[in-house]
Amino acid sequence: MIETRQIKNFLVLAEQLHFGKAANLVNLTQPSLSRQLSSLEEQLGCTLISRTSRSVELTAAGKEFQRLAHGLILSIQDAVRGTQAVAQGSRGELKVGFTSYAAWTILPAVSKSYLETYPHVRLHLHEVLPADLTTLMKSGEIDVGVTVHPFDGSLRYQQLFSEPLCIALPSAHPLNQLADISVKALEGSRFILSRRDTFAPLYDSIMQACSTGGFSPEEIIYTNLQQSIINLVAEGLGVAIVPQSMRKFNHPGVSYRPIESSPEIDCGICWDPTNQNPCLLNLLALFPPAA
Amino acid sequence: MIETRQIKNFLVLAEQLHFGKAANLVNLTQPSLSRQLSSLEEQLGCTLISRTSRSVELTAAGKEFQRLAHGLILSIQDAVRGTQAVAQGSRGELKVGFTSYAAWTILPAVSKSYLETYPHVRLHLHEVLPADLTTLMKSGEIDVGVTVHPFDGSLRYQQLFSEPLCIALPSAHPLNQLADISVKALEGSRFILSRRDTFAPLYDSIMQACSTGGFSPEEIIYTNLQQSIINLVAEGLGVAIVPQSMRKFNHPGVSYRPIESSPEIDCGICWDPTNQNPCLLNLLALFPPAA
DNA sequence: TAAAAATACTCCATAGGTATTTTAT
DNA sequence: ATAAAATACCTATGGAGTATTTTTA
Repeated sequence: MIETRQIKNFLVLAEQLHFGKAANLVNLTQPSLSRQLSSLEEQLGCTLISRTSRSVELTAAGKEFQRLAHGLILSIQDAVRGTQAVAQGSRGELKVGFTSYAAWTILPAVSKSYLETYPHVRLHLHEVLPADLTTLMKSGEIDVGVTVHPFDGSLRYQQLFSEPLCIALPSAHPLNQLADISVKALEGSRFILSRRDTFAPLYDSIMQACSTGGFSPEEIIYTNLQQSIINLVAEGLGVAIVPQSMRKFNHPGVSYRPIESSPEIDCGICWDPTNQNPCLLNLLALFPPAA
Repeated sequence: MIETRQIKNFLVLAEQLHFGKAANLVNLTQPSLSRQLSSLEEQLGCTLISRTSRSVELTAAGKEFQRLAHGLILSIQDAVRGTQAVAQGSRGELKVGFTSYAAWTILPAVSKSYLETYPHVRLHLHEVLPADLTTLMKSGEIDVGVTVHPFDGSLRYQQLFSEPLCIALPSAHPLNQLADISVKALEGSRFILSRRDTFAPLYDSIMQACSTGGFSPEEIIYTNLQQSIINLVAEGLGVAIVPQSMRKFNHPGVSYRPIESSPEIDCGICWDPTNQNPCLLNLLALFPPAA
């Protein structure tokens, strides 16, 4: 087998065209370098350098091998640097699973801040259902979830953001005449809700807010996208309780009102602590626990 | 320095994901392979394989290095094969200097026959003056001359072809009435000739033919291209003695007549015997001395 | 004759082997 | 308890050094 040491020393020799000088440069003695070249030539089955005691010059094959060997050494150096870059997470791939709530809230900021520090990492962003997150993470299809708390003991979760809920009313709704509205005022109104199985933490918080107000919604329309909820409210089909960040949609047919001591809904990142993907570790280092 | 042995063994290990099995495949023992990998990882400064007594798996850096290392091994094999191909002359470059006389005669056949056997060699064909041939060959700008005898003691020459001269007459010339013409009949005619310094062997042969006929040309028009000589003969400006191969131009205004026991003009290849270009050696082997 | 590569031999560093320990399931 | 990797220690091969010979201009 041809060893890189032989290749490197050949390149110096091909440059110097003098065994003694080349041997000095690579910290060998002339006889050692002489034998090393012979061994290389024997392995290749051809002469690379035609030499007498008075002249040392490359053969045609020697010139070709010099050209190719130079490329080889560069490739090896590139491979070393490439591998180190992946080990440090400055290159590589990070598969991100996010829920739609994350997409409205922290996903843009998290992605932007990560890519500012690690611009050469390829991010794969997959929108997933909260219910699928654990499975996808265990099977290695995603490295990190940007989502509400996954409630899975084998995953870790780091909260990055939380916000209160607020009331979403049609602009034309009679309650809009009042300066202050409590949740209790919504009793008996038709509620627009997403089903518990699409977004349990939000559903539970809404129910909690209602029960604090002393009632539970009776007339309900279910729809599974938050954007649809806002549209249905705008059409006057009912009222809703939504995360405050929904206000950014700024729909002209909808008014938002704060909820006193509202339950909070939170969002963050979750990951499998046994996943050693350096890109994941770097992401986690960017968002360290408050502790 | 990372050695190819380490790279190859890593690839087997990355494939097997089992130190014992991989060690067997590469004729090592498990502890040796274990240490060899540690050494590789130390040189790279990162872990390639995360391992416990129960599981062996590639890290992200390990997968990247596997990908890159695979390419490296292929590149090394390519370099070996490429170098061997150049050494055997099946790839490479052959710089050919040819004179115009060779271009009308043997150059096409020589090139074709060489390229049939060595299709991957890059031929560089340069038209040169016979006078420049020796200099260009000594300076390495051409490897082989396709030409008349160079008369240079440090070069070798292998004749491949020879032909007699013939008389070229304007079709309208009075001598054309006769069935047989001897060179002597041309005495007193105006001769179209190229100067001795452009093509000495031809010039000398023509003079020899005339002196055999018992005269030497008096009225002379000099022009240095054989094609021009034919054109001038066709216009009736004079007669010429040309190599028989000029008949292939088949100019309607020119008749050709044989010359009895004409001197021959020859053509072949010449080369510097110290030039070891494998492509040259292969060419010479295709045209061995008649001996 | 002199400069430089090749050869002969000697030696030692390090790659590799053997025996054993550690580790994780 | 067992399978497999790591470690400790020993061995030996082959790469490297020193001294010398050969070669060629």
